[in-house]
Amino acid sequence: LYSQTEVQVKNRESRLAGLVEKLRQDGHRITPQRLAILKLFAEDESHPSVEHVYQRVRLDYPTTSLATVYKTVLLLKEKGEILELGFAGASSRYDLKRPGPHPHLICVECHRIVDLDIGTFDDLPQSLAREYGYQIVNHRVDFYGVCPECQTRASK
Amino acid sequence: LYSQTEVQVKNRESRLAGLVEKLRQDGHRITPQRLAILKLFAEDESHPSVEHVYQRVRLDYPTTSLATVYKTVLLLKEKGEILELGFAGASSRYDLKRPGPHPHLICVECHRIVDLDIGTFDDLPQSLAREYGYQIVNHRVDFYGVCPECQTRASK
DNA sequence: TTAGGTGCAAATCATTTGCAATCTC
DNA sequence: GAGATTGCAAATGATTTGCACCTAA
Repeated sequence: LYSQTEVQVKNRESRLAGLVEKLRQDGHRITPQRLAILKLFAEDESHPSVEHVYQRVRLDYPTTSLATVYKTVLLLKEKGEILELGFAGASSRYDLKRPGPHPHLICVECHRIVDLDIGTFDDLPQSLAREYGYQIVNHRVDFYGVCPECQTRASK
Repeated sequence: LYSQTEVQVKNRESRLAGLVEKLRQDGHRITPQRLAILKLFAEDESHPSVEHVYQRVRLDYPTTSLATVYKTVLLLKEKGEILELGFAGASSRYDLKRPGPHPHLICVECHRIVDLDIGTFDDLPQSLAREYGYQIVNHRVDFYGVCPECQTRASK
């Protein structure tokens, strides 16, 4: 049996390892920068932005450029291996851990994003498909609100 | 009794009239440009972008600038009178007719956006609020797929 | 060896802003 | 007439691109 932490580490490692293997198979090269970027995404629960990941990669690989992070994200998007959450007038946020659609809870104050553990909407799309004649490929469900911490902060 | 078309015209007019009155009350001025922009938004079912509205206002008011359309949209956002749908790497789309959150069906090919007439998710947010301690103010539900027309086009 | 990848700087795209001239109320 | 609005052009911010150099396989 594994502790919760051990399970998380295991999942994280297999996600990273699997991704690296898949990229290699597709003829891509695993450079130190790219590996560092993938590792950060794989470890980060916070749905980070490109800028955020860039700042952290720099700590280990100071010469890494922002363009490289963007190019890596583009590659991951093309492979369907990362979920992008786009917003009006703000940078996109990414989820490498769960690339499939799932609902999010987004704080309108601090912009924290957390996954929502409620049943997925996967059956709903199929009934829609029939009704409207659309071939559904994806969906997005976000709830916007003020997180507990920001509520406390605001009431001071 | 009214025909469906008459009802639509009525709703459209009252939406526009109500909006104009509200803006006046809040000390804003109704310039010809602004009125034309509001009218286009009020008549447009397609969730238009700023650029799209701009192109159409130009037909009647050729000197109208893109900046003015953006400023009008900003004003409407501040008043909570327009719904903004933001996307990664594309311009936002707007809904003046139904400023409250409601689900959309979005074609990934032609980017057409249609309202989805299914029951709202208004009760779900409240249960989430309790569970996570968030104060929900808004939500977004999008389904992405290929619309019937684009499916036909693709299969040719 | 040789594609593929990197990093810089410049380009692009959507959106915002500063400000003088111009209107609405 | 006062203050809000307009339109231009320049600024901003996120993301992409071109290209000479580098490096993983």
